[in-house]
Amino acid sequence: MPELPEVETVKRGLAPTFEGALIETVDQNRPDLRFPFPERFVDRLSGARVNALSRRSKYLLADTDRGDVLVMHLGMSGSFRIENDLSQSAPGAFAHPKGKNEKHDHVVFHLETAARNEARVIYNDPRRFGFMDLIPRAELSEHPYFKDLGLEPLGNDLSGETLARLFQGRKSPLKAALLNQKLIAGLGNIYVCEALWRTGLSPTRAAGSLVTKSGKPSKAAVELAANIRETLQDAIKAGGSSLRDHTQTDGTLGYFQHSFAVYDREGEACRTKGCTGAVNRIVQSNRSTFFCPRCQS
DNA sequence: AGTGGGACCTGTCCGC
DNA sequence: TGCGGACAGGTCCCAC
Repeated sequence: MPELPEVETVKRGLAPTFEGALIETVDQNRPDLRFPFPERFVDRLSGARVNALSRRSKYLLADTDRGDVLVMHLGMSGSFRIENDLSQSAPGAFAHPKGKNEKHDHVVFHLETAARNEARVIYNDPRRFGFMDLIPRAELSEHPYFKDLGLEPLGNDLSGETLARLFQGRKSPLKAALLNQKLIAGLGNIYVCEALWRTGLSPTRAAGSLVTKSGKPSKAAVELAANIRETLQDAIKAGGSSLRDHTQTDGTLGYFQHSFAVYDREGEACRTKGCTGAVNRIVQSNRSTFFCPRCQS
């Protein structure tokens, strides 16, 4: 599922339940996801209180009063759902599509929320590309997960200037550079395709071609920076994208997939005003790229 | 140094 | 209806 807008949506969905909550106990239903769970995972969390929930790139971070930060990554197919007093009294409103998928409920957090309600937060991940880890707060920024991460595209750091600095002299395709988490952290396959289409830029051109000889950002670089932010913000507003069976924490669907201009629209008409092109699919770095060869150059 | 390709997993969909 | 292959939102690791 999850690129930055989906992880942000999950964070916002979980925060009211998680923040200030006491973790009474944890069910860890298997020894590993993508990686083994850390030593004494259940013991180190049981009895801890969650100070705050935050996001860095595509990672969710639950800061605890034990000095450990619970780091969670959703991989390709991870999702959370919440079961609480409210969902039991009004199952329709908060029901998550259940059934055959429940065998992939790998972790259950049993919580007493800040409002003193009992709640369960359940992590489900069919492909098990996600993972959880516990890292002492003081070691977080130097931890391998985080130390090489690039800038946050939603902060004030992303601009034509910063893109020019990151891309100068880079011969790799623009799409690969945007997916490189060491440069910009949090972009994934969907939103890179969408932001490039919005800017009329080909995914195959060299990243360095957005930089002038004097090292200044081109007009396209300035526009791309703005369009990346705008694409992500639009997606967050829409509650993220729900592809396949992914849902938000309350079981509702995101809506941004209806706004895709190119992603997963191979052969369909380009949505650029006045453009008569069709969306193409090519493979770059073993991953699908969708773009309109007529209006993206 | 920086990049492309394969690997990690399960589920789904499409063509035969 | 069954079966094989391709494909899926991410990222790590290893050859070039």
